[in-house]
Amino acid sequence: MTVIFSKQCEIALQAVLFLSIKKDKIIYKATDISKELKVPKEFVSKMLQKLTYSGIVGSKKGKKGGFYLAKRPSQIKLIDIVKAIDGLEIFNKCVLGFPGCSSEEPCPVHETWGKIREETYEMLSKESLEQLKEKTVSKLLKI
Amino acid sequence: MTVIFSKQCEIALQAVLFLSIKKDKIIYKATDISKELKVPKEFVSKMLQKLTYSGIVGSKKGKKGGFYLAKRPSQIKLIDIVKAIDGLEIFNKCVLGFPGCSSEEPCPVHETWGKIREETYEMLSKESLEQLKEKTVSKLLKI
DNA sequence: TCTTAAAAAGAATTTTTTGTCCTTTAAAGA
DNA sequence: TCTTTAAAGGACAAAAAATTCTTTTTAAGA
Repeated sequence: MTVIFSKQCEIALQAVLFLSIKKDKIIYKATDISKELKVPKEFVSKMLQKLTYSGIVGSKKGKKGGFYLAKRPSQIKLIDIVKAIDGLEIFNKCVLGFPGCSSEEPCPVHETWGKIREETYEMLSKESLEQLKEKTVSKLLKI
Repeated sequence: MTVIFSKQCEIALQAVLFLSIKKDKIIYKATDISKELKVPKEFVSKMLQKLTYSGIVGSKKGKKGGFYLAKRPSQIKLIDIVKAIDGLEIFNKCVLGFPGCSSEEPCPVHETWGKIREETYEMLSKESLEQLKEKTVSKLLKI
């Protein structure tokens, strides 16, 4: 089981972080990214394709083709990737799964979860890839 | 998609909350609980069976049989149900899915998520069903 | 004791998610 | 122009999760 994001979303986030620590618009092919992330090439490219529709990454076909960030790292937030892959549904649903959970008819942890949810949203939307860069490098240094 | 718990875990949590607002050791059959929670009887009873192995609920077969809390509401925390159904894995895994994420080799949101994770754990372990009772009643009043 | 009602157990099915493969399209460069 | 390489896209396979069905066991009470 994953923590909160789907496996697909995790891979998408990892792939974008990978691209964010590289120089602007340098192209990486799916094979290279997949090796680094240790997941199947097809899976990575599927995710990067989805992010291409969303305009977050760009792609180039053919020899010397691959993927690159379509925007500046300062213009991309992790929440953009989450939005593109999993959607923002999790930020609107009851953590205990109760239908119709709201401030009028709250579940027992409604308020507490509301705060945690906001912190989570903030974690994903406060800093851009640019600002996360240092922290990312320390994780993905090896390449 | 669910927020953080599996569907099974959500149902288990809801079922236990249902039982917690009733009088001690009063028996409810799966059918009644399933009607209230608006999910199939078989699904509810599967979950309650799992919680029976864990000693959180008790069960009685045959006519007038059903399920009841095996401990006092003051002795049960939501985290116990999560532990029994989904396990505590989510409290030990990288939210971005990076393998080997740790304070030595942190992902870009490692620290922030660490705090959020703790708050989440606390939300589930601080108050007992006894203490949550009021809040639960306001949600599950109708019965 | 017999009938009925309910959980327990496990098998079977369906749905969703994840992962693979194959064909098409596009670009680079010889 | 031809060959090679890579993404795009679709179809499919495998695995996991959710849901349903069937049978067995147990207890209540007539």
